[in-house]
Amino acid sequence: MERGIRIADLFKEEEKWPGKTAVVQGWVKTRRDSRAGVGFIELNDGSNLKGVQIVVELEGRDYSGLLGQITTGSAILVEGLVAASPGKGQSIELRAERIEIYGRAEAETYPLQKKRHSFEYLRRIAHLRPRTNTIGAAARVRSRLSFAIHRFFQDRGFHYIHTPVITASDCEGAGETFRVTTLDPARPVSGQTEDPYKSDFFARPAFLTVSGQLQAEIYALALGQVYTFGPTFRAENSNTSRHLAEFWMVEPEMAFHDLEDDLEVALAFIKYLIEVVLGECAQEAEFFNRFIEPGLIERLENAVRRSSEVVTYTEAVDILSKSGEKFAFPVEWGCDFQAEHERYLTEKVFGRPVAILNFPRALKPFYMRVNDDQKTVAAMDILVPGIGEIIGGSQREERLDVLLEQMSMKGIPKEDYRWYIELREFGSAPHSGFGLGLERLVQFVTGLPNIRETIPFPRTPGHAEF
RNA sequence: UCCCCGGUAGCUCAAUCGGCAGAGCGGGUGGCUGUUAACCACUAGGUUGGCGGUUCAAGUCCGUCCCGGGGAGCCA
Repeated sequence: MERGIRIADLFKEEEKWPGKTAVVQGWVKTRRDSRAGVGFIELNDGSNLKGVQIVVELEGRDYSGLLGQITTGSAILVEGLVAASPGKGQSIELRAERIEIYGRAEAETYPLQKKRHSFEYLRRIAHLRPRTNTIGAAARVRSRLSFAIHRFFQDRGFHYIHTPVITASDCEGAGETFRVTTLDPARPVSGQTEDPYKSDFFARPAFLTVSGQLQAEIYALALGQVYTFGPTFRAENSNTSRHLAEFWMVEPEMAFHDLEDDLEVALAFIKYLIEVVLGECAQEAEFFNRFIEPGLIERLENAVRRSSEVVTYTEAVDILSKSGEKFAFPVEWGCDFQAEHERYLTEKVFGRPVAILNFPRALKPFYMRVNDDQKTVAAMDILVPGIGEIIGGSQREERLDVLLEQMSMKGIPKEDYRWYIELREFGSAPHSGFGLGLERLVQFVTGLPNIRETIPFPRTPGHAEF
């Protein structure tokens, strides 16, 4: 079919265009017209935050019937002459010579008006909300970041590993799991045996993955440096602006890397992604800076310009207990940090991303490497202002005897992790990795207050529509 | 799951002490030679989330359920 030019491409070399003819296709954002003279249509095709202004001269041609049908939300094609615009707000505009309507949107019932809507309202019309400036911009940033994540790792020789979505291990210490089954709870199997899973698809309990890390370790100990990037599922009944039941996680895993190397990669990774947003999504960043979070760009530039703060858990406890700040949960060595502690550190004390290393052994999962002091493990959390933890990682325990001891201490059934243990029996090597939640990253770089605006179709407790 | 706040026109919100349910935007109609959230005039639009209770009288008070938001926990 007839294909026009992307509006983003029109603006890319806008000085070249005046005098030439162009065809654009998109959705009408607003229409302003004066019946006696000229009509203006702002057309957006999703390629660009800013739409192109279409000028419809009514004199000499009869567009009056057509113009009335071009309501907000309509899908149209416009062919016209690109011209320098005499008005403010745009350098070039398109003077319509031909207009075709693909699909109308009834003005009385179209849910999106040319005004600001609340995010809560837009969530209820998730099939239309990507047409708004904010959600559209968030989607473009998310797309850019996803691609940049691949680029970062591929440029450094990492291999992309597709770890399974369905797993059989339930106790990785990473939250509640969704169960996967073909059994119908409404129709129990007759003559139920002692093993209720015998007639289930996998003949054993199965779940949606809460992390690809353990499987990524397998490939790291064969291909060296690998990463997974895919959907992850957590069944916690969490109702906050930072949680989703289905989200995307990036998990690099690197052989022959200790915690220090791990941290170096993680900090370079964050810096790279922020630079991508500032450089490749400048228009979106400016939009978010103006309408969502004033000061966003400065915050991001600050996070790139200054080196990140790195402290140990023990030092962080010291800073917090000497702060004189009244916390709802008092701080002492051995306690896990609460949201209030994390916020205080990254927002008040440092005012930028901060990495915390070497947490108490009792607080962290069995696979983290035990430090020489026997009290802590080689873990790292990277906190950012406004969000809290954005990256969690560690050096993994590569010593067979220590791993077995950790599993016993944490009550992890060894028979379920035979393969994980064997990695330590056959050519074990120091390795480390981390995980980053894509949606929290998008939140961090856009300033969007709720994580539900960072993913096209958010899944939260009680919500799986669309 | 717990704590707090909210649910009023299509959307965003107001309504004093319990006393006639309103505005802006959006829609419709008319006007205006270049608008930028266009502007001006007119106009339509309501079971005040559901159910029950108190009262002469309930958007407002009480009970309960549903829905939404913020925070906490859990987590990335």
